[in-house]
Amino acid sequence: MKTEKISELTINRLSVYLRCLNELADAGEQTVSSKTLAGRFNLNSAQIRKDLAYFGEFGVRGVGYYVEDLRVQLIKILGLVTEHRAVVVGAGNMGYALANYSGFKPRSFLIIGIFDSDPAKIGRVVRDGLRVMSVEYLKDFIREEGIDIAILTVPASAAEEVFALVTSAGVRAVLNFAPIQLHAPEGAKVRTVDLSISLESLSYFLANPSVELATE
Amino acid sequence: MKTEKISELTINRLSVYLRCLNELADAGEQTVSSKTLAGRFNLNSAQIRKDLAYFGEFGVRGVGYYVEDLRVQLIKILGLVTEHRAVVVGAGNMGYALANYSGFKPRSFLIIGIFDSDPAKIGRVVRDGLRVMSVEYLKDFIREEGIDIAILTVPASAAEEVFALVTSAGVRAVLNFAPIQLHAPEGAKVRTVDLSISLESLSYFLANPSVELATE
DNA sequence: AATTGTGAATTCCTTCACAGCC
DNA sequence: GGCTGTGAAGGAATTCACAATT
Repeated sequence: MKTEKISELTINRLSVYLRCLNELADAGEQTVSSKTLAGRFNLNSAQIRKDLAYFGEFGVRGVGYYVEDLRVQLIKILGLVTEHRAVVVGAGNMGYALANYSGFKPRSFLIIGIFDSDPAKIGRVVRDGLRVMSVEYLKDFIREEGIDIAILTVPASAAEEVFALVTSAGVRAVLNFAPIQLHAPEGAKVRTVDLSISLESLSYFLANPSVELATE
Repeated sequence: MKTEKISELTINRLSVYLRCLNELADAGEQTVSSKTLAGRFNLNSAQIRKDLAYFGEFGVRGVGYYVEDLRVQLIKILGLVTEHRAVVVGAGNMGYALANYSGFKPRSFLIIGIFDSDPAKIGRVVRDGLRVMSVEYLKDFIREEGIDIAILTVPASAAEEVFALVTSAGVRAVLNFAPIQLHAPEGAKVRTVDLSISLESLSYFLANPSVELATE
């Protein structure tokens, strides 16, 4: 494993590969070539080989990659062997939805707390064993429960403050849904999901149909 | 306005600039320089000037950009003058949340229908004037109501089929939350929001703290 | 024969640096 | 003097193309 700087784009693609490998494993496939894999997405096969080569030599020349092998490797690389414990901050519609989102790997990501500052929301049951707590207890909760990921679904106006709170409590990874650029301190990582930007880029596309946007 | 190919990255940044200009306008600022603007994000001022220069010469040398002017220009460029009419397909938690999401510009994006295939969900009131309809009526609804954006919150297994349905009905812009790569036909545009990828990239970061990921 | 791993070439994106203008 | 607009330079990501390997 090289100690090179690895692009976030590469990491995102590893997730995509892993998902695909899971499907291939379910389908009983033993091996897969970078070419076959590339065919599933709009990718060049060299891209896939390069991405994987950052982390080791996982393939076999003339054969391809052993599905199960590579799957296990990617799980390791992405840090999905260890369980991550997450909280949702902001118990609005989006917070509820994420607390109940079934798409997260339950082995890897557990949402074990949801917080809000609105007294009217505190105590509400989001699902079995999960009810809204006051942000007052957020800091202690993070420490006591070993939370390592915070998902922010608070309004933009509150995001910076909540972000400072969770990072000061030791959280180093934040998934931010507030439409604001958070300034991550050294050692912390923010991923922002900005739905307005997504919709507005679609709007641009609709308004400028002649212009070809790069496909994703 | 040049007929050059414009990167999606540029378009995304235009959204960011617009948001910032709205704030500046609210704060009563008359002008802003690319340098000031750049300071708000982690951007180079030349980047901002280049992004804007694709669409015209909006600045004044020695002065900067007139906030209100540029704001209006960006609204035009992003196609936000015309109202977009959207449907949500998939009335799960995420669908509900998006149908009620307050972060979308209400002048530009209207969610006027929500659909599901589950009979148990059909008829449920999502909010005032919006109740879940059967996907059976989706195609007709899109045509009759002039829907131009579809937001998919269906399971991955159903996404391709629903996608084919909405595009065949004339929708050319899709915001996809299903964890699957949709194959967009010529003339249609998909933006996928993949929450698992986001979380897994955070997991990678947590598992490899030494490795520096490019900041976003 | 097939497919990987990887230098070289290419394309795309960002930043520099400065002429031109207010 | 300050700031834009932009050609040129630099850097990053992708793709090509092929030697190495099974």
